Formats: sequence, C-alpha cells, structure tokens
Amino acid sequence: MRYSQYFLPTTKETPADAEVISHKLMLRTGMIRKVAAGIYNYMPFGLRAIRKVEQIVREEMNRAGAIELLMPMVTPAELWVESGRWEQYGKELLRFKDRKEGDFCLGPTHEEVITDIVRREVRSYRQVPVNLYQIQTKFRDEIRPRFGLMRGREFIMKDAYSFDVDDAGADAAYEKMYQAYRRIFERCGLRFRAVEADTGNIGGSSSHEFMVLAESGEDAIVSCDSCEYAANVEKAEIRVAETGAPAPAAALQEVATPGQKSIDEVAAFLKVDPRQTVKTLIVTTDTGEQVAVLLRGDHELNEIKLCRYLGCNHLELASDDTVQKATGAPSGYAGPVGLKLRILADLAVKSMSDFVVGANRADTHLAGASHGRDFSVEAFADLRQAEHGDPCPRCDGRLEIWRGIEVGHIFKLGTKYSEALGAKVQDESGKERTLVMGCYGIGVGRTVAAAIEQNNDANGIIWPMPIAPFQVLITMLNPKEEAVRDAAEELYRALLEKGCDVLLDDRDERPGSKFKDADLIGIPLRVTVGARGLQDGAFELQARAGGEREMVPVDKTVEVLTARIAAALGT
RNA sequence: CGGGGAGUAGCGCAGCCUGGUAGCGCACCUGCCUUGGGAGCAGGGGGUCGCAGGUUCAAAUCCUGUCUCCCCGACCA
Repeated sequence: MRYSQYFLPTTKETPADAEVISHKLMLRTGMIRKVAAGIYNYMPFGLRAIRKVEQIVREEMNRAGAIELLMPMVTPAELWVESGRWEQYGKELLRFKDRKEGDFCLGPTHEEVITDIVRREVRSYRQVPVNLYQIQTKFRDEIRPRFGLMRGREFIMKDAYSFDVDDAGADAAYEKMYQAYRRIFERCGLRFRAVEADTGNIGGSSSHEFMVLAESGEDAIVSCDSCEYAANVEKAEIRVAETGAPAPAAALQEVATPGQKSIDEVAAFLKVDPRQTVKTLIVTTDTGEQVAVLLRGDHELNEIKLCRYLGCNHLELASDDTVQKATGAPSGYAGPVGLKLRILADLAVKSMSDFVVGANRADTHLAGASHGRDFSVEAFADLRQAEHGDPCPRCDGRLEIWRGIEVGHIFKLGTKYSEALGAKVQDESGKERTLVMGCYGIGVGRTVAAAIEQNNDANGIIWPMPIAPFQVLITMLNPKEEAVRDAAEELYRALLEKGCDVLLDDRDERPGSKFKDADLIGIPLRVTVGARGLQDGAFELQARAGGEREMVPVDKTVEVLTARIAAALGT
C-alpha cells in the first residue's frame, strides 16, 4: 500500500473524550471513528488489525475442529421466549418491532439461534460432537459504554458453541477450546492469564476467562504466587482457618459516635483497629426482601457470592430510606443487635468476638459485641471479596491482585439451552438424550485494544507482528531524489512479491512528519531509504520495539526482512 | 439509573461573568522555499456558536426546556 494513496488520517492531538491509552491511540492513528456512544466506524487501518486477529482466531478454531457459519444479527423474539431470556435479559437486549409488529432483538449472543439450528438438523448421536462458530457483529445496549473498543455497544465477537451427547464429551470440547484460546492469545503476542470465573447470566456450571494483564482493565483478578490458581475476584474463593471465636471478654456497651459513619471514621474515633469492627450491610434482593450481611470492618462484600448464596439474580445495597426503615437509624449506624432481618455473616466474622457494631441509633455504636451472645447469625458463609495477601484456597501461597481486560470467556453450559429448546439426539440404544453444550467467546475488537494497551510507548503503538496492520514500513525520505525514489520503489515491489504487508511512505512530506507518523502507527519493522544510506549501498533498518539501527546492504534487505517477519510470526 | 462536567471551524481550545453579530494554535487550499525527527514566509477557504423557545433595539454571552457526549458511582452502613 502506498501511504500517499491510503486513508490513514493521523492526528497530533488527542480528542478530548478519550481516556485510556488504546482509545487515544486508535483515534490518533485513525483506526476508529465514533458514530455514537459505543458505536464505531472501523477505518481502514483499524480494520486491518481486526482482520489479522480474526484470521488467527479462524485458524485456531479450525485447527481445533470447529466449523464456521454465520447467523443473523436480527433474531426473532420467539427463540428468546423459549429459553426464558426474553424476560430475563434486561435492557442490554435491544428490542424492536418489524412492520408487522413482530418482536425482534439484536443478538447479544447466539445460544438460542445455534440451538435452534442444531435441534432442527441434528437427530443422531452420530452427528455429534459438533462445534460451530461465527465471527460476527454483536449488539449489547450497555449501561455505560466507554474506553473505545474496550466496552462498545456494537462489537465484533467470535462465538462458538459445542454440542455433545454427554458430560465427558462436553468436558473434552471445553478442554479443546481452552487450549485453542491459549494458542490464539499467545499468537496475538499478549501477556494474559486464564482465570476461573463466574458464569454470570449466560448460565452453566463452570467457566474460565482469558484476561490480558493491563492497568486499565475493568476486571480484577487474583493469582497465587506459588501455584496455578487464578480467578476473577468475583469468583475467588477464600480459605478460612476454622478457629472458633474466643469467649466474649467484654460486656456490650453503647458508645457515642457523633457523625462517625464509615468504618474508618468510627475506628479512628474509637481508637480501635478496623479489623476489630463489624459492618452491617443491608441489601435488597430481587424479590424485594432485605437481608443483613455482616463483614469484618476492613473487608468488602462480594455481591456475586452473596447472590449465589441467596439464589437470586440480582441484588443491590439498600437505599438510605430502606436502611432507615429496616434499622430505625440513618445509614452508617446499622448493627445486628436487635435487628429484625435475616442475618448472614462472612466466615471471618465467625472467629471474632468483642467487636464494634452499629447500634441502630443515630450517632451511636456498640462496643464489646459478640455473636451467639448478643445476637444470632443465620449462617456463616464465604461472602467477601478476596484481597491482596489472602491465603490461596489451593495451597500455602498468597494471592496477588491484578487488573485485566477480559478478551475471552469459555463456559460449560450443560443442558440449559438444549433442554429449554429441545435439542436432543437418539443414542446407540435409540434413547433420546439432551445435548450437552459449551459456549466460547472472544472479543475481537477488544483483543486489538488490549494489544495496544500492552504494547505502546510515549510515541505511539508498537504492534506485535502477528496482528500488525502492516509488517514493514518503508520511509522514503525525499521522493524528489530519483535515486531514493527508485530504490524505495524497488524494495516495495520486491516485498509485495514476497507477500509482505508493506506500507510505502511515498508522501512528499518533511522527514520529521514521516518519522513521527511512523512511530505513531507503530509498524514493527521500519526501513528508512535516504541518500545518506544509499551512498554506502545500504538501507537503514529499525524495529519499532527498539534495539539498534542497522545498515543493511540493499541487495540483502528483502532477505533480512522476510526472515525477521517469519521469526516474529513463529512460522 | 443517580452525581459531576462539556457542546464555539476537521482536531485542541479562548471568548460567556460585565450582551453590540466570533477568535487562537494545529490541520486544510495557493505560491515561494525546504527534505534525516511534526520547518519558514506570504496569501486564502471554512463556523446559522448542539437544538428549540423566551428576554432585549441587539444573544455564543442572560433565562427556560431539550438532545448529545464525557467522567465518577452501588464499597456507605
């Protein structure tokens, strides 16, 4: 591609609405342009990177035996009603009517549609296992789209669905996808972790997320410093030594805490360690019930764990009004003593006694409280968020906390959708069996964003070779000098012939502009063609990632470049 | 959905408080000049100031409504 003929609108300045580095760089390099909140144009340069990722995904999915197809983006309500998700999904599902008043939605994921295909076409156990995938535009009407392609409403996703006769088959399909995903993200040049994850509203029994490690990540993950355990904090288990609480030593006693609401304020005011306090959170479940949850003062509630324990889909912290009604005190002073609600407590509270709690009265707390004596707890359970330094649930190691960008997620679905939609086959004995499913997603645009997030410097992007929009950039310094022009053109032609993705900067610009753009767009290999080098019969070669500038003889350049590319692609 | 902020030329911004019909830098166009790290000089094009209504002789500026975008947020008990 000739730069002078290409569509690559780079900017010196960053648009004011970009926050994270990948978003800024995608705007500055003209990879994307916003059309509406969370909805983007993929400009030519950005599309090239997306296509590279798609191609890697395709190759690895095919290698793992999956088969590509394409489903519609617009899907009829009937299928969603059958699975129960027309009611369940909420506002993220963008619904609309066609001219005949029929209900439709834009597909946020395709379990229903794929299961419909399989139940129509697959009758016999001999037709499975089968794993079908597509790479397609999805739409989820996110509450808060942000960070460019990292959380868009419209985005490109690879989604695969496996069907097996039994759990053993489904487990094998899952394992295959796990390995395929590892290969995909390794090939994309990403530093990532596969972590145990919550299954969320997709459903199913177990799942892993593939997390690209980056400070700007929206998710927190834990990993053990000495074993392989890694999990999303939403899911991370906490191992608690089963020590009983010491016998209460102090008497329950009211203390005045005027204006002191938060744990930090109360602990500082009373001069006690926050670890010697217990906070009482009032939550409202999706059935409208209020439940009190006790946590050690310095711990944080994990809503997902609580949700799972209570068997509800959603819960929220009670509003100030609700807290006032339930406890008789403004929020900040709730406590378990005399409270007429279900009381659950985190395991850490079990081994505590003589702690500080709210008194259910404004400006008042209780010191010397102990469970069993002053109030009773319905159940103790693992309800808190894992923290840095917590003991690993699998070994004697400690947990570390990282931030990550979720680029892939694989689920064992079980029979949730096949049961609801009736996807069954006959087995060898003629008996009907409900198919066991798995589903496997990769955010393609998000993978590109994550790659930029991990590979950049103050001057711009530093593309990993496998997903770089171009592999080589030839910077022709002064196109008006015939020798320079001819040499650069000749190299360009030779590289094209070798099948390289090469961009020739043949613009009549000053060198400074060309070098700045070269740094910004981050093509991995840069060849500078100038009169200075040509005097010695050489081109100047430099990797965007850094390292020495080297002079390469003109007639060796193609050879050197193709070798470097092959090495970087691992081919 | 709640809280905060912002909409003025393609991008980044000033002007608004104290009304008088719009400006700066970059980008763009023309010419000269220049070619190893975003050059210089000269000339030029481009904006119904998000939209609607109101106040006023007069509105980017004051008032009301509305739309859009960005940031923060269930972590407080």
